[in-house]
Amino acid sequence: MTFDSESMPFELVARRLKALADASRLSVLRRLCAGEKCVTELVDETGLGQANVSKHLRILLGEGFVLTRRDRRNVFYRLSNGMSEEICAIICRSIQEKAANEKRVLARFLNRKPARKAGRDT
Amino acid sequence: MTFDSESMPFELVARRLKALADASRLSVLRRLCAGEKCVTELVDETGLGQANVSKHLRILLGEGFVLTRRDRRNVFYRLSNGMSEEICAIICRSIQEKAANEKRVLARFLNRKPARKAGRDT
DNA sequence: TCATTATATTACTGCATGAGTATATAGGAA
DNA sequence: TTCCTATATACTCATGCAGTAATATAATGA
Repeated sequence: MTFDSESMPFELVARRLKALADASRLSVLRRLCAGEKCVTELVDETGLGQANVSKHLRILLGEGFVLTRRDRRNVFYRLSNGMSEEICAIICRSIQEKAANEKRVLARFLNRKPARKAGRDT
Repeated sequence: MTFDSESMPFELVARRLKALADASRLSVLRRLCAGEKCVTELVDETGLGQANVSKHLRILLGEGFVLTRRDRRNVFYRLSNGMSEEICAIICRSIQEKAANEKRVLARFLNRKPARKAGRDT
């Protein structure tokens, strides 16, 4: 961590990204795309442990990805805005592009004529 | 990691986000916004150790955020597309919105008349 | 009050990962 | 070759964090 004064912003951004960069939390967020849900519902739907879900939700809450509302015994969580969906969409698109590209490269490799001398693969 | 068959996509997305979710790597990416740079330049500009920068670059390369080109003794890295900038922009915007919102709340709190009975703050 | 349900927190464990140092590899010049 | 520069990798250490189990807190009803 050898940064100067401007380090703080990067740390802030990184912290927010870290909150998103976890498969369990992405799974939780994905369920919340369908609408608000209480903790128990999320536990059931994701198959994660209750304590686990609770902690993940606290992280998502702390970084502003979700909002809460208590209704009697239940605490309902919902997406606070489209931020997480937006970011995931960008990532997914890039993953698909990469896959498509690799597929093209592979196809070109498989369809080419046998090398006349030796080919430069290894 | 108690996921079913659909876990893989989340893991993929999380891995890509993790690659971005580090202050040092964000710092590197930020420098690359100005154009391609070789490792030594990035070491000088970021103040990070050489091995450190090299490792971070490999991670960014592996997740498709940067591309490389060798020119004689130097290996130049450049952004592969606008993905990282796009995502950082979203995050930064949300951080600014949050800050602005907190500022508004604080201002409203400081400017209000003294409570008549008690107020509901704690 | 006590019991029950829902959620949060704590303590613990194991694994992943970032930083630093040293070393290895690659590319080029003498 | 030998030397030098540029980059990558291996190794070690320490910290962080995800998962789980147990416990604590909160809200409600009997």
